[in-house]
Amino acid sequence: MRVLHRELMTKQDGERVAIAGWLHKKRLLGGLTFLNIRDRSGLTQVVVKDKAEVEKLRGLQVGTVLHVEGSITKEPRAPGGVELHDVNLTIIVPVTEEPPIEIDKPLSHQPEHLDTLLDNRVIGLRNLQEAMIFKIRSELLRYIRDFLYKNDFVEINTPKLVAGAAEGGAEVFKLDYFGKDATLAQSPQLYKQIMVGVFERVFEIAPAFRAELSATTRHVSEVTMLDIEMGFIEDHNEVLNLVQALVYEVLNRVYQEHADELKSLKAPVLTLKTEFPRYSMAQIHELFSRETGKDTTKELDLTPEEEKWICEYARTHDGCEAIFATNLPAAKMKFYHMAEDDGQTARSADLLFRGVELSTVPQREHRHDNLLAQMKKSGIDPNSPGFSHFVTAFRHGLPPHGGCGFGIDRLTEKVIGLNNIKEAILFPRDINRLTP
RNA sequence: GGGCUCGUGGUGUAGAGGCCUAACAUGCCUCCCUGUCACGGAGGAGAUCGCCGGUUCGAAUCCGGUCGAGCCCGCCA
Repeated sequence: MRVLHRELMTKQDGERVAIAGWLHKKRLLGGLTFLNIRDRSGLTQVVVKDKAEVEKLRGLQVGTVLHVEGSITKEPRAPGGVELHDVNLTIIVPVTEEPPIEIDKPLSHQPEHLDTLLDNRVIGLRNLQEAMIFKIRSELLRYIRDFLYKNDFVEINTPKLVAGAAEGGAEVFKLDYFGKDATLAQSPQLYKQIMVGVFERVFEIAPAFRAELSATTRHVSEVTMLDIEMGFIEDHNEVLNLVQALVYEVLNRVYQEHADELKSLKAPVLTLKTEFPRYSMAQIHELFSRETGKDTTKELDLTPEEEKWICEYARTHDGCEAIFATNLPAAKMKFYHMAEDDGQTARSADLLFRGVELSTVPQREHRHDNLLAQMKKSGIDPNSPGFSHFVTAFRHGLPPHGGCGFGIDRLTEKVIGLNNIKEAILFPRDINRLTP
């Protein structure tokens, strides 16, 4: 019976156990050899004194898959306080090829080394620090699901092969679909709104595909999005409050339950309040101009510099590094968003965290005739294959609703304090990278 | 798509016209080492300096092109 690393402390001193895992590190000190064996729960230190056993590993590299039988030895000098002695090694998969990248010490995350990091991803992810990033990402997803289930949301899966673009704006990937034109979904937007007519509250965690020719630290062509949509809202505020509660809970949990890991990854200290400061877009432009002396008020949207600045401003002035930028200009709004009654701004807010936009949180236009008018204005044919089913749902009754789309990659990146979205993605896809 | 910067053993760097037959660290191989945990010590293998062309008596080094990468901007989430 295979015992996991994490279970070793519960065993009796001297008990014979068997572990299995990968050779992670080998230190030969002459008459004494230390092995680190990696399994899914951590590294186990194995002490080998028998020369014949050490010989079994001659020529074998890190990554060799091993079965190790040995005696539990409580030992304060061992990492974790326990190690295996008097061992019998069995090689399950011998590895003779030298690893392309070293995995027993932290890998460089310097921007100029990103290519090496990603080219050698297959092996580099075995580095404990790298794996930790993705363990935390997994936990973030778990906390998100916990929160949403608790709040009566249903998880859905919508098609990623679609007939038309879901949103204006972002470029889509076009492909041949049995002789017809199709695109890869850039958002589950239309489907999740349709599903409000079924479950009221729905969410999806899935890839979205963007064909933007963007080369920045914030963009990739395949992103993992958390999409949320909720019906029967009293007002836009209700959506903002839900997103706020979600973010607050998820961030607090990860900082509580993974304090040690976040510390070892050098994540910044979390500065958060239950109520996120809300600044209108106009206020941010004004504050930014006044405090920095730079004039960006003619910009409709926030510049990346302003996004960074306002988050830092809110962190020091309001004690909260997540903020809502509210009253987005109507000129920038999508056809399915709801305009404020004055027509100048949209009922929409950007959630900013640590200098980047994590999410846009709008109320939707649920009134059929208004929606058609806005589609027309955006040059969208409501009878086209990509949109006719969407409009059908409205004809048959959709309540006032709102929601958001959330970049999980950016969230992971920012929680850990990484510098590039690609560091938070196992196998990122960008304008130049399709492998590994 | 625009601008700026960078390409040297597997990995990370040094070298900035001749001292380069390319140095250092790490990894790998051989040997020594009984408490390592970035183990230590001795020795060894491994790079036609991204690629093509040019300048020069001489190019890793200067110039042009090309390919690749990074960052910023735009676009976007």
